[in-house]
Amino acid sequence: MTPDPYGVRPDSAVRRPASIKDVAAAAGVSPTTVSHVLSGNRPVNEQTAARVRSVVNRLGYVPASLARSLQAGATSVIGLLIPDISNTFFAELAKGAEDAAHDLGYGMILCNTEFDADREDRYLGMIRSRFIDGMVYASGSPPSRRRLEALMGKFPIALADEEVEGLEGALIATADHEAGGRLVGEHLRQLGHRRALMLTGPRALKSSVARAQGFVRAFRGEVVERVGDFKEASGHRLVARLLEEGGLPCTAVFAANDLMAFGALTALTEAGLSVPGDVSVVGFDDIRAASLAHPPLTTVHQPAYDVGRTATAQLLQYVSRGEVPPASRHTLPVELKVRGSTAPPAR
Amino acid sequence: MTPDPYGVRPDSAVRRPASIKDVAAAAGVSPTTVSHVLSGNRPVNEQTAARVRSVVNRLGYVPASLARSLQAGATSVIGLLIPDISNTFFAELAKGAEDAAHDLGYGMILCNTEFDADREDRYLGMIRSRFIDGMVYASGSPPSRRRLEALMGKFPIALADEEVEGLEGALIATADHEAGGRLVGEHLRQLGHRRALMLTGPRALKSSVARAQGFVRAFRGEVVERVGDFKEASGHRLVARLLEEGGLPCTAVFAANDLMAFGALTALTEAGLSVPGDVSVVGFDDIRAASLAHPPLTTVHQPAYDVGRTATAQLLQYVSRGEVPPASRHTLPVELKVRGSTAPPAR
DNA sequence: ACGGTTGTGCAAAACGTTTTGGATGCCTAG
DNA sequence: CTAGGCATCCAAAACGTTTTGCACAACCGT
Repeated sequence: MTPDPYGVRPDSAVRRPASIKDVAAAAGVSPTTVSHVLSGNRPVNEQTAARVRSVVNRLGYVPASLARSLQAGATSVIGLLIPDISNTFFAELAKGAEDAAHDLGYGMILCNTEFDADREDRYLGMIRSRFIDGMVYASGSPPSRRRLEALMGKFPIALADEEVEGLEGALIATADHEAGGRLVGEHLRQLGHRRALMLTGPRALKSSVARAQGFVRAFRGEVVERVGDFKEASGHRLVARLLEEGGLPCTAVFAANDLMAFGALTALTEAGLSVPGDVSVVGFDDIRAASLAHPPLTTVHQPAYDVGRTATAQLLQYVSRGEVPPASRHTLPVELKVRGSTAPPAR
Repeated sequence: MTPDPYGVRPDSAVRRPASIKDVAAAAGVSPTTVSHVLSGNRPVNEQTAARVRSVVNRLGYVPASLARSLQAGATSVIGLLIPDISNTFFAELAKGAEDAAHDLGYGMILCNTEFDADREDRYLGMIRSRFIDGMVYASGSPPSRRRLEALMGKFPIALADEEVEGLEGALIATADHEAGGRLVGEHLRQLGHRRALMLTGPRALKSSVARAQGFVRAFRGEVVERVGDFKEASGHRLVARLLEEGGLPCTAVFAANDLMAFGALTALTEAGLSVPGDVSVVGFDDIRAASLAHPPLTTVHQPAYDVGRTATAQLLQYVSRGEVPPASRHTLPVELKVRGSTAPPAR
């Protein structure tokens, strides 16, 4: 139907990249043959193949991955949905995810939502329009169950550091928050502490609750709880208020994340108390600043990298096979980093 | 040629997503009409349009963006090439880039290279295979000029925080490193310091050299230079060695980045010197830990977010127009953050 | 001379869109 | 009665690949 189907078009004004047809025409073969030479999918006569390869080099031909993906029905690209890449936890997680994707030849689109639901929706649209083969979901907040349920099952999605109860058929990778709390509890108990202040995160976050539960169980002492919001200011405020109200009811403070721990530390120092001389302080996360602070902070190292890597590996395992994923959950180990902010209590 | 061109296929075992043909068939129109209804590209009779829309909803039809991109000749996706997303500087930069891309309806593929040349090459391949419409390049090391030259001019590339001399037609966004050094010089001079130790980064990095030059020019005092490698250990080592060799020849230390400043700070403290009582310390970058450290570090805030955002905006401005970009360079302002690690010199 | 195998390469369909040039029918103005 | 305009829709080409069935020739052993 088309005239001169594989012929070279007359020079056009705008230089368009060489296509497989151009290569075929210049080498005097059909596009089929070129494809086979490049993919090795079927044997081709060595002389012909050499001729094709030489033309490929001369024209600088690179196959259009779009067309390839269209034909293949998959793009070899996945998405990573997180709230804030400038948060070191998610940056580490992203690094792990990217590594896993790269290992299997996948690209990864960064979907930074800023906790914005519209933005999240727009990114989830990429999976419905099949521009990405799957999504690693780490929204950082109690995820909207409805939104997820509409997608999971129909599309490949893996949850990283998210808890969605009662969701069947889910791929989940998460840190062992409960064990983290337990480690801190044991550490403080062994040092001789018997009364502690626990600064928790929001009650709605399962990870935060798990940290507190683990701690209380292992510490087996008197624990006063105060609810914070994971920000430095809240740690400062909660501790400062207790100090005003007549002194700390404890010899140790366990904050559910490092930022609140820093806030607590500042408040203590301002009140003339020394850390760890008068009070021990423990955080959670092991962010970069933890080891740089003075004193360096005893804290629980979260395997953010491994969480990202594991969730992505799980996702890709099924994406690449095109199967429907059975439910599976990976709980990754945490590690207590004992540094300078903890010591036996003063008598 | 094809029998029953728009007919619905008999039920197949595997449920494939609805295509525009399925919608057309179910609505009793041609795919052309469906396309026009959805895009508004040409007027369609309102009754027909309503019918089509209802079918679209019923079937849950979402256009395949791959096919759309193939036809359009562009994917609305760009790449961001950086060495290490877990470095807060690049994380901030990535955030700015992602914001800019999202604003213009573009997706962004995260290309984390880990300083690995092969990995970088593989990612650059995405642009040659036209899977991405452009690339924001922030390799974090003196970039291989050859590799870049082969691509720039042929493909849309913008440089973020990179210097490539003599490269024509380049889009560049970078922080004003020279001004940053100058600000530190003026600050220390005003405090009364006359003798300073400067810990520089690698000589091969233009940004590092610019910081030192700006400092030396503005300080107008005696400056001892030592070359480090931007890592904490090197700051510690260089200062510790000077202390052993008979004391510091200065009242202030300017490190070309915050990590080295922390190293210096630790070395000073270990030697029994107080900061800023005996020696003032200044860093560069304003990483998260800078404000959390004790004492909080005086440093130069780098507009990492703006660098990423500006480079990406520049790139997209031209990508979306399909024009060849003329050279343009944006030098973004830095800001001196005066904190607790600087004070007038002791007499 | 014949059926079978092997090596080689091509045609055509398929992936799912958008775009463009008509075709059709109807209405209106001359 | 006709030329033109308008509203509505469709057919077919195009984007650039991969895949599959087939054609053709050459060679083999019988």
